[in-house]
Amino acid sequence: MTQLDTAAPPSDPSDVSAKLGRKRDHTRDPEILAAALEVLAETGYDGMTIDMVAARARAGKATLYRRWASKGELVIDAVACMKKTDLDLAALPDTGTLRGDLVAMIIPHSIDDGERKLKIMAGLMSMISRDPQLADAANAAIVEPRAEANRMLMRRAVERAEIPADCDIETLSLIAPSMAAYRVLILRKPVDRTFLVSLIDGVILPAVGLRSPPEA
Amino acid sequence: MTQLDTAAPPSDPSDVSAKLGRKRDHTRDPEILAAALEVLAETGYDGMTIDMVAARARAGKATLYRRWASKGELVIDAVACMKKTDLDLAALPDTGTLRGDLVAMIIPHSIDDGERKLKIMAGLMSMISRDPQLADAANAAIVEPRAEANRMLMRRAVERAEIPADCDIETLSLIAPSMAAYRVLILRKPVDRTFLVSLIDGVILPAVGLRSPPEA
DNA sequence: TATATACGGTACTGTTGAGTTTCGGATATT
DNA sequence: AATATCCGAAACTCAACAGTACCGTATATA
Repeated sequence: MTQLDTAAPPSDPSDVSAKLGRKRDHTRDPEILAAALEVLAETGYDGMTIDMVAARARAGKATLYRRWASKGELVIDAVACMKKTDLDLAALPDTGTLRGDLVAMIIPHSIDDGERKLKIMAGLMSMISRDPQLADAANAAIVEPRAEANRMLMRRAVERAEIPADCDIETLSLIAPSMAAYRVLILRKPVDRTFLVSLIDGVILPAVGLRSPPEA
Repeated sequence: MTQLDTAAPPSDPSDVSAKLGRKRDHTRDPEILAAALEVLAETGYDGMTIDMVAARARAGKATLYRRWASKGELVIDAVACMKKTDLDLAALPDTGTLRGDLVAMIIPHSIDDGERKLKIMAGLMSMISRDPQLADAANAAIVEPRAEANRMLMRRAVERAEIPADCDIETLSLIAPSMAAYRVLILRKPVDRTFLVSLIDGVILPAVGLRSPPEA
């Protein structure tokens, strides 16, 4: 969190301005950040105004500026906080085959969540290409979780000798995220089950030497 | 071109307002559009101002507004005009093998041009995700030319029975463009020869059943 | 030569939005 | 109770920018 925090406990008793008064209601932080993400997905960074975010969160503008120094810092925090609500940790599918695992990851919630995050990324894109910090934050929050899941599944497939050990797992794990981004943002077509399965059966599995799907 | 064109020849002789006066210097159009693309790549759509473009093109602001009705139309035209200066038509490499053709397409000019176009795309991204017309223009000018070249090379490989006819050429031809976009814009790593060759040898060729590169 | 338009440049207008301030009311400490 | 800070809401300041108008000059037609 980047916020200003007027709240450091006063070790110096002459600093009287620290314990008095109404406490800041930090339970509102997530609501505000969620509102920021909504606006971001709808209008992009430049289209987003602080008033929109405040209105959506039913908060006052001053409340936002008490917590974040600028629009930019609010957005950085909002992007970073996406990471937390993301993918389940090591509760990945384990069906015994790589194809089974990859297909098992295709669930409606994951698809919708992914499309929403890609829209947010699109709204941040022009900033991202000029701010490395934001680029890293967006990558960590949006692409990396998916890529890491794919990496894990492929490493397990290597361990059980289902696929060769010299596969370029790093690259292969990024295929689905990259292609999904292009499909949603430029082609404006849905990333549906059909598309993802054809990616698995037509690209990823053939690329690791698994010629045909186990089931017809 | 979207510009206003006060230049329709007057079939009606009562319309005296068409033949007189200094002619518009249309040789400046490409210079202005090129300046717009430069600014677009550097600052993005929202960061770009008409004054920046005019200054870069050594033109007056009024000159731009005489030719395009708004900032938006100027940008649409600029993006569309990228398409023309793009890839050579059917002067594609023909080395006899798919790998040879794909590798032959990796030339420095193509790489630099590609990176520049991706930066422009990034600057337009938030607009693109809300304006289908712009999304189509950007796709046609930036991604499609590359994808079409890949498609062509793969179709030829099918014809000479180098790869199976049931490959998903449509998807495979989009792998390199998509991955390059992710690499440049989010990872901020160079799309160099090493990366592209590893994509060819580690993903595309294995995916079409060509296990190892012809030369070690 | 007279007229009409384009040119580059500059000044202007109007709007929008980031950030600040102020308000009445709520909630905390002392 | 007194005080200090929070809250949502609204008014405000200030800078940036799209778009327009005008300048003196250049270049075309008639």
